[in-house]
Amino acid sequence: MSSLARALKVLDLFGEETAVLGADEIIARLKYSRPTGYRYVRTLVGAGLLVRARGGYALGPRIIELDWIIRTQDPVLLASRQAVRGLVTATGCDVTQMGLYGERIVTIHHELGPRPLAIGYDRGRTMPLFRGAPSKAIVAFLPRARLERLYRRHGGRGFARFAEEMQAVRRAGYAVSFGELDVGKVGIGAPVFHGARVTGSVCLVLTRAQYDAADRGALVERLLASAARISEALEPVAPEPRPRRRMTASPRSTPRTPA
Amino acid sequence: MSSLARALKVLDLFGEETAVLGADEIIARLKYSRPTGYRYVRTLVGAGLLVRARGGYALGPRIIELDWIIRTQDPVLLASRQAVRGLVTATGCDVTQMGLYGERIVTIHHELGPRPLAIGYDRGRTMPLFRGAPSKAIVAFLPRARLERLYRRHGGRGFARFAEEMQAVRRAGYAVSFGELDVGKVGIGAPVFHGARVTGSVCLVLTRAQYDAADRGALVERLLASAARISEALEPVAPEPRPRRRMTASPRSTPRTPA
DNA sequence: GGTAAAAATATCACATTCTGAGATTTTGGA
DNA sequence: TCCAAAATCTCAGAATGTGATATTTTTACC
Repeated sequence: MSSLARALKVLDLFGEETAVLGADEIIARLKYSRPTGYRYVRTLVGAGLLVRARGGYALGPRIIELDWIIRTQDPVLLASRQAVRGLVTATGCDVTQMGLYGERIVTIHHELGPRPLAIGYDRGRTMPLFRGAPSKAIVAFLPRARLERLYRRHGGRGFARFAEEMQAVRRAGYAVSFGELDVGKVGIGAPVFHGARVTGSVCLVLTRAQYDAADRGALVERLLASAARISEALEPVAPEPRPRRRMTASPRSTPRTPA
Repeated sequence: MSSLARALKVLDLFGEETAVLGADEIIARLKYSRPTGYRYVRTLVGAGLLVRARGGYALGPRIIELDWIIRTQDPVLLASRQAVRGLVTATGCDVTQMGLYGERIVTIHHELGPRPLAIGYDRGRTMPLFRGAPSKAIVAFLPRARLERLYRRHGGRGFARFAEEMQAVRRAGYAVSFGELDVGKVGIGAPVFHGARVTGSVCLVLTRAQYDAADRGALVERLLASAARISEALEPVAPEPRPRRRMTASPRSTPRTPA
């Protein structure tokens, strides 16, 4: 394992319950020598990925900045703002958006409805890959081979059965789940495409009672329309003919405030 | 420069206008050899800090997750939610919160008022250190020595004059700025303390017209009360007595997986 | 303001691990 | 199916990372 990978493991020590870690604890957990541990930490602090905090080190401001960069440029978020707001108004439900990143499905936005549900769908939440409408609405539309690979790596047994369920979702064009993520809640998820491939999903979240009382057909229709609208807004992709010759990058480097 | 630092420079290439970078461009900009560039990128992708995207690489999902970790545990955000909401209701202004991280001041939250101002105060925005009420409300309360060091490193000339201004802010207990960040806007910032040290600020943002029409005394009073309330909620810090003896690390030497 | 403990860095010999030019394989779009 | 671009492999040389201990800097408390 490269020293870079070892150093980046430090970031993995931070978690839902672990905002601050002492240097000694980092060193102990990763079994690094004292100078090495401090060297890694120092470099990460230098890059802003960590900060010194009371009692040790915490995740740093660069992460907040980088998330801002992603957020402000994410084509899905940019293309979907209006559609999502409209969806909330039309349905009265909470709307969530998930993105597929490599082999992870992460919540990228949660637009609160008029009666927000007390559910932790914040941006940054990682979703189970094969459970819940948001994820199913994504993975169902992956190419067969890729789905199988993904499932075997993360899901485990019984792929045939799961593949059937996903085929049903694909035929329907959307996924519904009852209490798979939160008891008493219903999720309806629709895929978002970028060009020909799924890149995420848009989902309605509502209580079981709301679901039973609602005009479900209209709900689904609305959702699918919004998802389609988002996908269309994303369409303008790579219309540029591939350049024959590689362009030489301009030589000046990114200016940055000196440390 | 360590290889770790070199690899992390890749992250600095992404910016406000640069969501996706081709491998060749990364290599060209950083002047790395092809295998080295790809090695770095591969490792960063492995850590989730980058993802493969159409046309190259983009910032990865791990960043979104890490920001979530910061967001959900940030003691300031946790302690201030109520106070900030109250402040918005009471004043009708937008409220922003900034945090001091090492030598950076970063926006950590923007609570929209009833008539949201069209201003980019999103979480993740880095603020100039010595301009605008939010930053002044922070740096004015730094220990003298630290302020001077910070100023000379990032601010430049005329420290004496600046120090005087900051002293005035310190005496007043809050900072006001007129159009220093956005023309036509007024900012009023109050410091937030964690224990004895400044860790951030809470700020009201309003238009010049609103400011002129407002009961400014009441506005400031409200703001200071909220800032104090947040600081108090943060108080419970390190009540644990320091252990007398350092714990001995387990003596077995570092086992390491052979390559 | 001064003091002691803890946190963080410096030192330096050694060898692990990183580097880079070119060839090679894999990917993905028509 | 094919082709071009993207990404990885190989391997010798050497730069760079490593770790035990000593030293400096910071922090917190009086």
